[in-house]
Amino acid sequence: MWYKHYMNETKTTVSKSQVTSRRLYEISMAHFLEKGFDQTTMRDLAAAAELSLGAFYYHFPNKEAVIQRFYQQSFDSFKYACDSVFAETENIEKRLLGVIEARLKTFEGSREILIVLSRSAVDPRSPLSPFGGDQKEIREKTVSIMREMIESSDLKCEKGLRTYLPELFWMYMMGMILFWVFDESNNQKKTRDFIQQLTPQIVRLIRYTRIPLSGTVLGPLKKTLEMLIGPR
Amino acid sequence: MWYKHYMNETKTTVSKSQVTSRRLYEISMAHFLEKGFDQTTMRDLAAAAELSLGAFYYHFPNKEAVIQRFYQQSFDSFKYACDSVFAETENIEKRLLGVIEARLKTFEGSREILIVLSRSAVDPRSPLSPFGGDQKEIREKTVSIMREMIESSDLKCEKGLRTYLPELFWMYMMGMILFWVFDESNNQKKTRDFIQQLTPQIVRLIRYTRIPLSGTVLGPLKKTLEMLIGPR
DNA sequence: GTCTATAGTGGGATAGAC
DNA sequence: GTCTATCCCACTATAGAC
Repeated sequence: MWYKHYMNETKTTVSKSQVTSRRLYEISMAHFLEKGFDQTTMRDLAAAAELSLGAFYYHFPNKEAVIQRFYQQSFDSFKYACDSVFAETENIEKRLLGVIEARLKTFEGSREILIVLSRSAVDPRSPLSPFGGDQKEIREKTVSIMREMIESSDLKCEKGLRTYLPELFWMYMMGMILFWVFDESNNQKKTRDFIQQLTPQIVRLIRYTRIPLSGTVLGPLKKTLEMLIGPR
Repeated sequence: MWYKHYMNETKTTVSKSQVTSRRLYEISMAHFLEKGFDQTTMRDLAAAAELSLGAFYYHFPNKEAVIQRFYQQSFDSFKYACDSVFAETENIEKRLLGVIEARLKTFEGSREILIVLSRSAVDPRSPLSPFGGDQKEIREKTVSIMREMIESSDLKCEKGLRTYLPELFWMYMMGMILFWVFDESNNQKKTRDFIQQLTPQIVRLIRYTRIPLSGTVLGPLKKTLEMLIGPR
């Protein structure tokens, strides 16, 4: 049974299930943010949605699935935000800063959710591992965003290194997210400051690689990168 | 009630509780390694120890507490191994390699345990967070080991940077442990190779800082380190 | 295809008697 | 220190209403 639904101008078909699961998702997130993930029971959520427990499980196979959806959606808004960053400037430093800021913004106010997310993400067997399961796709898309960011930018650097940069920037961003998760300072200000400080230095180092002299450092480095990321 | 217990030469007093909890620990670890952490139930463990469930909880407040003990013990043997590394050579590169190898060796054969450990460690509120709870002490001790490693070594580098190295090496080691957790290659060979490759380069870069010219890079870097680690 | 109602399992954790 | 009994909750199963 399908319900035709018209939303301003754009014609979209939305199943009843999609409507309900969206409702459940929103109610769940509200509860998680208020009471905490562990403190919220599936019965709480079902009751709040005035739905039976079984029906809730019909829409979400388990509690974590709800925050998987959050991760999905946060990625979508991140991707969207990147587009405007790229439209704004070709400067690689500003772009990289903008992209990381955009990513953290998608997590703002949901730090506990992200902690739960990271908890599973460090487990290589979990579906939330950036290398293994459902999240692999997001990782690849994020690397692609980094690639796009670099290609259309003003960045000039040693050619060989350049091919590794998308993955390297992805790792850098992941590191900053981890830093943010641990950052207990007010509104994670420490993380923001740190990123502002560190990013220009990284970019500067990368630009330095154009100087031929840098070959002594660059040679072994490239072999290391190959081990880390894979051959190019 | 105390039980006097004599062990070859050295007189030691051991409470009944200590004996039991040690027994429980060993039985538990055996089960974890065989069946996996999540697959092993507290009831399994209690039954294997021929103890009631409640009695088990008297000795360990929860399932994770058992692997906390593993972490404690693994640290002790790590510390011991470091002493012989330091006795062997003053060369900083060999020392750093030796220390990290020693650390990974303490985790060998218990990768799943370490995954569970990391899972909790990324949660800043968990007692297993390296910054917050019980593990804070181990982090500080590990940083001290790094400090000892540097001070009695042949490493010469820029003075200011030197004060940050203990924490930096600790982070480096933690990173390599995380890499190892994710490394699905045979016996985590990839991690080993990567460390062998990367470590000499890092040491080389650090040595370069003696060259006065390097000030342009070093100036901002030190400010960044201060934000990362704290003022010196 | 969506949901209710209900019953049940398994397992982490706890209370309180002994 | 150890026990028994119990709680709570994630999750499953199923039968059937609409």
